[in-house]
Amino acid sequence: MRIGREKVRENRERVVTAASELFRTHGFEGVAVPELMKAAGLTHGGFYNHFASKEALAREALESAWAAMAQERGRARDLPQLLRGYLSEAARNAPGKACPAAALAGDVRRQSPSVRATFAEGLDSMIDSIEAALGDDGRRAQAVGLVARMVGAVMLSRAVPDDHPLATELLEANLKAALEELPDGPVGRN
Amino acid sequence: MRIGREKVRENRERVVTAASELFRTHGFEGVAVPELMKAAGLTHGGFYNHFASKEALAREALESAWAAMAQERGRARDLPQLLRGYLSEAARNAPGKACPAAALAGDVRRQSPSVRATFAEGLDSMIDSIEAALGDDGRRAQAVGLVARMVGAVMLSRAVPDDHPLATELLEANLKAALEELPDGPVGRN
DNA sequence: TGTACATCAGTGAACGCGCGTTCACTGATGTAC
DNA sequence: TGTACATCAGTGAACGCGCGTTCACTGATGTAC
Repeated sequence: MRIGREKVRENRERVVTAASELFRTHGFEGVAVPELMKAAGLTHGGFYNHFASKEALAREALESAWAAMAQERGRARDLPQLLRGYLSEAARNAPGKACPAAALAGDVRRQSPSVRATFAEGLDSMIDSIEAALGDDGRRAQAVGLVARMVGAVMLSRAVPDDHPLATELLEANLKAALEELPDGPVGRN
Repeated sequence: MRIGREKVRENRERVVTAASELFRTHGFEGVAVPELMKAAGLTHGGFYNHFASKEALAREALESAWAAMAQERGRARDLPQLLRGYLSEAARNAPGKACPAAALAGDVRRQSPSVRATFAEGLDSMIDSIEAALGDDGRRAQAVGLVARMVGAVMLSRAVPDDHPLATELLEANLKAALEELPDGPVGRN
């Protein structure tokens, strides 16, 4: 049956939001279209009324995840707080709600050029905002290094068995090292 | 038809070797059993004469990849040379021949406990050998940090489109930063 | 404002396809004597 | 050493299954008058 315009918009948005979290949790290939639609309270047949393909949704879901991540960066008081959140056990254990880079970097490599481009755009923004938080100039390389460290630490921590000593060690050692390499004084309103 | 004992051993090994490279290139779910067998010059029906399941092969292939990686670490003259190889464009563009951590960290999170344990074992060895190369003691945390940086940089560089500025920037900035944080003087015969 | 009809989001069965795995079969190798 | 037979690695057809996608259908909403 036909449905109101506002309801249509809301349904679409629910699919994108659900996909954003499910893709981060299970990977792009790890979630089927019917599952995605069910998570949004719909049946799978209507999927193609909203999206040209599963890949098109992947792109939108990734954009949505990056937007949510950017908002969260905005909420952080300063860089140390951001780092403590990023490299926390909580974030490690909730990939669906955390950074798309740490959740999907491995998958994105095998996705279409447009998905990879979307990924790169979000990553670039993340680097830019960390660079800005570090100080006025010459900090680009440091921001790039910080991001690699953060993503590597979280991805490896998640790969290892949950109760393996490395799971915690990776987060703690890298949080400490990251905090130590920050410039002195209060850094990074964001 | 029945085949000689030596030939059987050799066939099995060829499957593991092919799998080791193919899994790193396309991910565990990105390579089908028939493809794996074909790469070893066999047909898919005989697969279960050698392995209990695809997952069992995944475990063995991962072990094999880590062993190859450990051998390569042994060949490196010192830590700077190891880092230059690890963070090179060549390694970035040949995941099938490079570090299993950077190739599979994203996939391993969703694999069985035994695959994750195998991953952790290899990662632990990698950290140990880098720690040893750094100096005699108190360097464990630094080794953990270095590995996170290396894996993060390569994974992100691969995720981004091949011609994106970040692809090279991630490798270069992190190589520079890694080299700078090494202790002075010749480091790390390995 | 009220009526008549076209639109189209949502439903669920169905499609072709490739997956991991199983199976009956083949015939050279390994083994018992 | 030679013969008879059991073993078993390899083959390719076939299995059930879940995937992404398509389709005919439904009926409330949107639109034309």
